Amino acid sequence: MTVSATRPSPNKRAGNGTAPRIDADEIGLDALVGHAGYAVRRFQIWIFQDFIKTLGDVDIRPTQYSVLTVIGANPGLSQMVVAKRLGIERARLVHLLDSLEQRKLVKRIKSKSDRRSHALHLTGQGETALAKFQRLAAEHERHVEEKIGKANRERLLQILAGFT
Amino acid sequence: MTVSATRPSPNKRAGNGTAPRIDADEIGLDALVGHAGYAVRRFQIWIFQDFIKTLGDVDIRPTQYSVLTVIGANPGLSQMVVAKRLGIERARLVHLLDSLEQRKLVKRIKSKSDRRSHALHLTGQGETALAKFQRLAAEHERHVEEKIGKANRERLLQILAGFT
DNA sequence: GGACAATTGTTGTCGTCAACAACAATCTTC
DNA sequence: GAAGATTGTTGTTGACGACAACAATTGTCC
Repeated sequence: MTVSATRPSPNKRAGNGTAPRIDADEIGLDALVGHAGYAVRRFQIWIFQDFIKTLGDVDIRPTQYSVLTVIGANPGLSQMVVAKRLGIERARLVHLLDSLEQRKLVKRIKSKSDRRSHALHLTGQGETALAKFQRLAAEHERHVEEKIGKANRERLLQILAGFT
Repeated sequence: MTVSATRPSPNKRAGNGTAPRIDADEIGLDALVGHAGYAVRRFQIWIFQDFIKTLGDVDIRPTQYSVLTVIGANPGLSQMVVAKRLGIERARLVHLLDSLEQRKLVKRIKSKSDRRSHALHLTGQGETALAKFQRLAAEHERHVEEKIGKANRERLLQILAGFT
């Protein structure tokens, strides 16, 4: 990942339709560097891929993990509240919960105070499973530390704390 | 977006299926805080939405912008090289270029040195358009500054420089 | 108390995007 | 020249965000 090499002049033989050998590493991205969105997108892709790989054996994706974590920490929430808190659409949460309920990790209990809504709980199986997921997630977090450095990870969390 | 309030105790009347009033702001996310991936995902969603809104009048999305920028800075590249450099699949880049070519922003020129590949160039129209897009993108970048602070944005770019 | 609006979960569609697989045309290598 | 690799293309799959519509239920207003 060497990025600090001196860039050759940005325009190399343009206009005739052909271009000399280029190694895809040495392409001028000058105009893209300095855009926060681009850096964040690439980092987000990397971090999700590592999460998915690290939790690959248990087949849990980041969104599923966030749903389980919120339900585990706050049993009895309605789907509406969970969706709002996580920034997920409630239509999308329906499918997520269908999947998690089929896997016996979550159960929907009809609320008696509001018969429209469901109170969400982890099953016993769900709680032990979540504990394992969290251990794996911690391992993933260590990968992040190795990638960008411990201090930088801390700083990152600090900068983005307002978005959680 | 007040996040700094003291959290109430995480478990509020769990187990009977119902839960007291909850405002979706005050849900314990304790277990999710500290996960870099979650913060980055939320931030990335915010930043893309602002980009899309800011460049809404010209109808340019982040990926399209990155493709135009790379082609503009390095005319004559093949699709393979552009895809690799931006982390896009070449299958996906085909559709992106189809769209950009229909809008007369990009042209595919058959390479004579390798008749399989296309040399990518901006049209004249594409160059003037890109200049406008970059002005709007700079405006978007100012929105990011207002959101997280100028110094934090700088630090963020520094931390994530390895991913560009 | 009853009409009307709002909310909750659900179903469905649409468009974006990453990940694969397969294919024809073309290049490279031996 | 034959075998294998590469390039662009087409297609499929699945996760995901955005929207719209709907039935059941709750809340509100008169």
